[in-house]
Amino acid sequence: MSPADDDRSAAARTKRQRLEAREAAILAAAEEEFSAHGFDGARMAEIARRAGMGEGTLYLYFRTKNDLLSAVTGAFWGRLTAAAEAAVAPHRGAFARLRALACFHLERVMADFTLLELATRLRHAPGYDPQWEIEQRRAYVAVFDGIVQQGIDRGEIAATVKRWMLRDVFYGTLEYSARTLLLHGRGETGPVVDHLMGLLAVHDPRTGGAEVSDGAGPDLARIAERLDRAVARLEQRDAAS
Amino acid sequence: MSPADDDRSAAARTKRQRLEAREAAILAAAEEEFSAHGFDGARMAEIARRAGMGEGTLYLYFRTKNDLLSAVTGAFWGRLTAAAEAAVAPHRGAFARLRALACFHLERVMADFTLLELATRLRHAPGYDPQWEIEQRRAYVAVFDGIVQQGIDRGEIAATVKRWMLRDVFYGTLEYSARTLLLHGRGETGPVVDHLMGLLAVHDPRTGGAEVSDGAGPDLARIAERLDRAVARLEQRDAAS
DNA sequence: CTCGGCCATTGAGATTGACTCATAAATCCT
DNA sequence: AGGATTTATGAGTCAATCTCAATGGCCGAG
Repeated sequence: MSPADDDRSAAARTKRQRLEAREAAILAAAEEEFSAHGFDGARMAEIARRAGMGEGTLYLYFRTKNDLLSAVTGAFWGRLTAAAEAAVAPHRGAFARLRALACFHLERVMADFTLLELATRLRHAPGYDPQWEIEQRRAYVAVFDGIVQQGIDRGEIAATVKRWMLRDVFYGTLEYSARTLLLHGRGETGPVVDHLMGLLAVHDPRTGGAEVSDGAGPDLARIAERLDRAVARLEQRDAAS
Repeated sequence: MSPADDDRSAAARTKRQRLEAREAAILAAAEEEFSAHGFDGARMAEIARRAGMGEGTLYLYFRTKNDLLSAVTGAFWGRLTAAAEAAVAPHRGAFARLRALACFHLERVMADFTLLELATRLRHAPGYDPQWEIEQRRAYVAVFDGIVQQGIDRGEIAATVKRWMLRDVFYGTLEYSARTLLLHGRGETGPVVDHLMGLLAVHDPRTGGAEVSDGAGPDLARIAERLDRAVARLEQRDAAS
């Protein structure tokens, strides 16, 4: 590369950095305002003020208020994905990882519930494309899919069911549970995760299914499983603090 | 009752009927308009035109556009409740009834998906009270609760889990499944219901589940419980600090 | 039948808030 | 330095909800 090229790219980079810093400022301001007042309650003028710029400038970065919300939630899913991967990484085995993911998801969904609910608003926007929502969450859902696929490959999960059915049980249950927990004074998340994992254990070829219930008491394998679950919870806790 | 009373109540009744007919006309018009164009796309002026009255009149019956949507969804839940009870009635046994309810719910949710999604919008409204949403759906959810309660009373369902956890699994899974099915070319609902019922069968004391088998076991069960209790103590200790 | 009080109805306008655009400022390149 | 180009601004436009003073019609009393 010639010096001229370097200069130009350097200039471009700093320029780009300025713009990106501005964009980040808008996103931060918007997230605050949206979280504080909801979508209808949020005022573009207030977001501009918080971000330290004129109202018109917002529209150079985001075409509409909906686009702005879309960007905010997209950034949120991005952060969530990175954190989920980190939460899952230290665990071995499909069920331990799924449990870790369930814990993580439930906690985070509850922590940022208003923001997540806000995301559903985009579905009512005039020119809404379902594909866009999928795209935004693709990376996040891939964490779940990866775990399940690996579990199937290693024979820890029976491949008798479509993956998307497991996904719907997993995320559907957790979202509804989050709402319930928030509504009724924020009870413990542990029992919910235990229950969900208990249900999904049906797909574990080793312990699950009707065949196992043929009378044998709690065997060592099951106790080991419970130990794994307990340790997973503790590790999750440590990682969080 | 005196003739005067009769006259007055008769007058009041016809008057009331007029008002209620008017209200019903508004609700019908609003449901059409909301379904056709979404909430933001719906115009109060257009709803008034469809209902055959001036725009200002709408506001004599519903204080705001949000209130109007709220009334529309409330009416929808009412109709759904009646239909659900009818769908469940011919079946005997908790699991057969739950299966019927699952089928019914999934089909109807898919049929009126846009309207149901619209209901979530109310959560972002300025003066939203979660209790109101609960109240609207109480009768509908009571159908599920009634079946489960009866199942527990008759020993068809193990009472080892909180009812609300089952509820969240049931409705959470079905809502997510509905979305998935609608997105991917409206596949069969049967397999989804089968899968869900397969999971819930864990709580059937007759076909078995992990929780049920702890009767015959030796000390292993007790050891497992002691482990769980110890972990619970540790977790509480962590939470306190 | 007619008159008067009362309530429902109306739609033009007040209000609000997202979005635009002519103008100004800043930055870049030679 | 100075013109060219990109970026910023906020007063103004527009569209939609909601209000209210004025209107219309129903019903009982005289």
